[in-house]
Amino acid sequence: MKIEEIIKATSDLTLEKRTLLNLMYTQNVISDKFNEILKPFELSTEQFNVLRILRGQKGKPANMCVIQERMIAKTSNTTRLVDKLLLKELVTREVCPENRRKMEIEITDKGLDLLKELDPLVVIHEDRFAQNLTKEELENLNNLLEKFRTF
Amino acid sequence: MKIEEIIKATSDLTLEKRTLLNLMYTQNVISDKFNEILKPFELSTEQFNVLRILRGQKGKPANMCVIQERMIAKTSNTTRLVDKLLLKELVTREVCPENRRKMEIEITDKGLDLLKELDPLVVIHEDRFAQNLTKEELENLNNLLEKFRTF
DNA sequence: TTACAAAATTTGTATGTACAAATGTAGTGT
DNA sequence: ACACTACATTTGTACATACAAATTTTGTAA
Repeated sequence: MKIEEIIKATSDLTLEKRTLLNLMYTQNVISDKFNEILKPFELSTEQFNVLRILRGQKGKPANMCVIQERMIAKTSNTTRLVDKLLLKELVTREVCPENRRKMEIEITDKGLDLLKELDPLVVIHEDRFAQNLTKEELENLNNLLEKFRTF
Repeated sequence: MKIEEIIKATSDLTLEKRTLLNLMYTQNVISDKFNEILKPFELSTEQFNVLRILRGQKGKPANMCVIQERMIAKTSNTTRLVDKLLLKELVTREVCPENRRKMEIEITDKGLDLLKELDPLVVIHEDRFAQNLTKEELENLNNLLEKFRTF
């Protein structure tokens, strides 16, 4: 479906406007689908991202700064995100002994199990969008996106 | 900057994952920039979208359903968005005389003036991202995005 | 050691978003 | 008229987000 039909555009769009809208809308479709996956697990996208960052640390605890800089959407509110994960016992939080300003956040076994359950669903999600494009088209899309956002 | 550096990936990403992340991140850069533009005007992106939809009506009032279906991100909360615009006197809201379930929302002159002020800034915003790509590349990007989100 | 600035995180406040339930209105069949 | 269903919008609640101000700890220079 063309973007013009989706937003029921009354007048013609410039190529520039079209591209921007297309990008915004596509991202929207993707997040919606992803939220559907997470919903039964009662996780928000951002909570999921934090868990994945923590797993990526491979045992090494992460402090708030580290988590924040690895998130795609820089929320200023890592504290409250971690609070929610703590309540669900998916992470632990302790004061860093070397620098008491810092917090050490670590994923628990319960958190790791949850991610393991989600892993195959995430792969399906990723592949689903990519399946209509060839490898070349995907590479191309990546390059164009990178070029687009850099100015 | 490559997406791997941005999210400081520890391991290699599949092409599928890369593309998805690239898309999410690019959209994020765009919204951030757009919010910067709107900030001095004390408008949120969604408030701005509603105003533009109303202007697109060219005098014909829009009811809540119409507004909702034209928004890119379907917020369930058009009511509260319109509330905020009402407070700023950028729109009017009246009960539809033919069908008292419906509301007629219309943009005010103050709202139109605000949009007029914003128009050139919005064009600059759109062009800024497009400037590094040729017309062909932009067309290509549009096609790839459309293909990507359809499955 | 004291004072001060910087770093890391937390809190407050306003706003935005998702989803379900509630409200008010219209239309339809009996 | 009455009950019933669908429609259009609003409200409640929990959570997410943006941004600024506050808090705690550290490092450093007088």
